[in-house]
Amino acid sequence: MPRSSIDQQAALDRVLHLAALIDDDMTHGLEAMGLTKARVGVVWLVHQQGPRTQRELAEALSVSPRNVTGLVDALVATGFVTRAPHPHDRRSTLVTPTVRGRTVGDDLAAGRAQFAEALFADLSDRRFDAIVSGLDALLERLPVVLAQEVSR
Amino acid sequence: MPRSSIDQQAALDRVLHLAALIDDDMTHGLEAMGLTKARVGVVWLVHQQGPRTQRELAEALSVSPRNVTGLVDALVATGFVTRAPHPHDRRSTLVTPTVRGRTVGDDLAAGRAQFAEALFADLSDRRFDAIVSGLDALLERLPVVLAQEVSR
DNA sequence: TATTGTTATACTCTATAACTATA
DNA sequence: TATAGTTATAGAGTATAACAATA
Repeated sequence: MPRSSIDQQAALDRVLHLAALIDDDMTHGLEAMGLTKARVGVVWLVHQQGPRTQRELAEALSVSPRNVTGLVDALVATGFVTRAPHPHDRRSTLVTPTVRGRTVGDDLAAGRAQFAEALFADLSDRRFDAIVSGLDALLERLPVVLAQEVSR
Repeated sequence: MPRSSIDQQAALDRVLHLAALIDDDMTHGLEAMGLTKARVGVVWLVHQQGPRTQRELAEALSVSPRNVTGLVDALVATGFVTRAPHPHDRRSTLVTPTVRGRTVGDDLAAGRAQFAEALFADLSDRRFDAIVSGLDALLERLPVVLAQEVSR
């Protein structure tokens, strides 16, 4: 007997539910650190890739340059990053993590690792592999699915 | 050889990436209908469960009553719902879908079904079952993981 | 006295357009 | 002339606190 449409919708709900739970947890965890999701995107980028211009950050975050100005303003005010002059272009500023920003970046990386560990550690290798290849299958199919949506 | 921490982090990234892609698509789709994610939550609830008081909506959406006032204001202005008097309690208003609201609710339900179909249809039953039971395993474990986070 | 929804106020994220300084 | 970032303005979502009407 083929699986029903209902089963597939329930599976989609599971994906969305899982994502919502993780998202909520992430939001609350960041709040405890005095950060928001939007701001932490900036901190994470300059932590992982080193100092970046606001233009580069806007590009990487798919957000307007004006928005980056606001996010960086807030992060400077709360001590997570600083604006440093660009060595070769006086129009640009290099957003650079402070000690506090670097600490947060390290904590985020560690938290991410711990979270993944806690989430997956108890699963058998067989099941883990099944999940990963399942997710890969979904991610491969998704662009096609979304393109169909657009053309609808 | 046991799987590495890196593998597990990559798996977590896949979950988050999948969720982000679906979320983006949903946001753009709603925008095309003149709705936002926050507002559609209201429309979806009154479509699925029938007219509800704002208090009930605030509760169901985990959002402040004040916020519901704003969302309903916007939905009334754009013609998706109306405020009707509550038959037994003159303090309350029943948020009720208009014809347009009901149409959107039907479309959302249909879109959700189509999306699930497109996403999962090509997968073998065996792989589909593996994904579902994998997701179940993650969802079962997640509250425990999150509780650990809180106590950290 | 308790509850429902609103007004008042404020903060965050987001965008576009116009402007300044620099390239 | 083009680019980097800011000021100006606006809209959406969110919250708390004070208040009115009703229960």
